[in-house]
Amino acid sequence: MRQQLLDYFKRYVSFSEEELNIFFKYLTAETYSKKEFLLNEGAICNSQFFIISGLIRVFKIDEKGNEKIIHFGIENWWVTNMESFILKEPSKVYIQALEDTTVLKINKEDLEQAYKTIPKLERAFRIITERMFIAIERKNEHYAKMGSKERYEDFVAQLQSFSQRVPQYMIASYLDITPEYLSELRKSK
Amino acid sequence: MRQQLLDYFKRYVSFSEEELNIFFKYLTAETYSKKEFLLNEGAICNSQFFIISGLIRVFKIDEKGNEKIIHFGIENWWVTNMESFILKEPSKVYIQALEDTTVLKINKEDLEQAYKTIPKLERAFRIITERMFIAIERKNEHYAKMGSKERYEDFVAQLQSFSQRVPQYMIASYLDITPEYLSELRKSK
DNA sequence: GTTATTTCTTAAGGTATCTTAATTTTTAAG
DNA sequence: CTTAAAAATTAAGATACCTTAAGAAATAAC
Repeated sequence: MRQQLLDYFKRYVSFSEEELNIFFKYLTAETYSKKEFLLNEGAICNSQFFIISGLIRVFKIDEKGNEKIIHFGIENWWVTNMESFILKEPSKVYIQALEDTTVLKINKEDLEQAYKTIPKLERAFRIITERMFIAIERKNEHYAKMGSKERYEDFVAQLQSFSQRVPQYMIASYLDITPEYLSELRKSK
Repeated sequence: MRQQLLDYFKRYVSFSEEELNIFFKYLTAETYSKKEFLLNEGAICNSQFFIISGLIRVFKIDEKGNEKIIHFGIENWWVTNMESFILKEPSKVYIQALEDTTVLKINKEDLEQAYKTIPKLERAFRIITERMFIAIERKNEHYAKMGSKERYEDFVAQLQSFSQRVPQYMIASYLDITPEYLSELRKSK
């Protein structure tokens, strides 16, 4: 677990053993079982989660009472609700485990403290946030694509292995179409 | 101009006069006249731009040849194509001035260098990137809203002054509806 | 292994939004 | 001031996607 995080950070910055040790003290390992919530709507998101294993989704419930999946998270992704985390506003979204999931959790105050103790961490999270930004922009690009059929095909092509870990109706929600219509699309292929 | 950037950074970090001076040496002021391009599709985006005054749009051209506006940028916003800038890939988008626009520009190598010389800058850009992330997520939320009518009303409500600086058909593009249909929506109100 | 729960499919009818194309209005140019 | 170019509107017909509702298939629970 420690090794996994270390490997992850190595992509972006080189921490000393010492620095890693300090950082690790701020982290808590947590396990969520399938369907359990990491964050509820209305709560203030006080943590960032690094997914060690498992699968989560970030979703909201719209005015009509339908679930709308905003994104998925898998191993080696940081997940949070940035808006709530940074601005300390009540979250409009839920974060939920879709499989039994293990995360490393750091809360806001500890992260702020860690930034001071380990300046290099600023760099790491600057880069991580940039990558998150790119990921979200790429999703939006998909989104702008004509026709939900194309959108679905792209999704499966790019996230093949992963598309088998989540039910179709969640993919539909993520792609912003109804499960019924997604079923139609799949048939017509 | 210098003062403007200083005021902007003050929101997030406190730079010394000295640090500001150094950072300023890396920046170039540039002026683009209306319709001029800051970045073309296919080019690698090698800079980040801080908008001093004016108005820009980031857009792409889809398979059908239609413009699709991804976002607008105004005074005191950083603009770049993150995907191209970070990953050094050819840009899929255009960045264009919609009014005569003045920017402060920093290129990638200089920014990397500046991070080394002024560590606090890492912190500043970590925070800036977080804010950009939040902005993009908020847009997506809009997006998830039922009905384009609601979407349009929200847009006007939130960006009132600004919505008068851009033509309707660009707002339509931003909201992902046709100008004809937007016209319909406006009438029915 | 039988029952319950969750997920996926099918089909009919409805609606939001698009397409095309022509017309008007507004803004820019000479 | 006049003409050209850009932007906004209108309207009719087309279609992508939704809604509802019911039944089939798959997965989980007992």
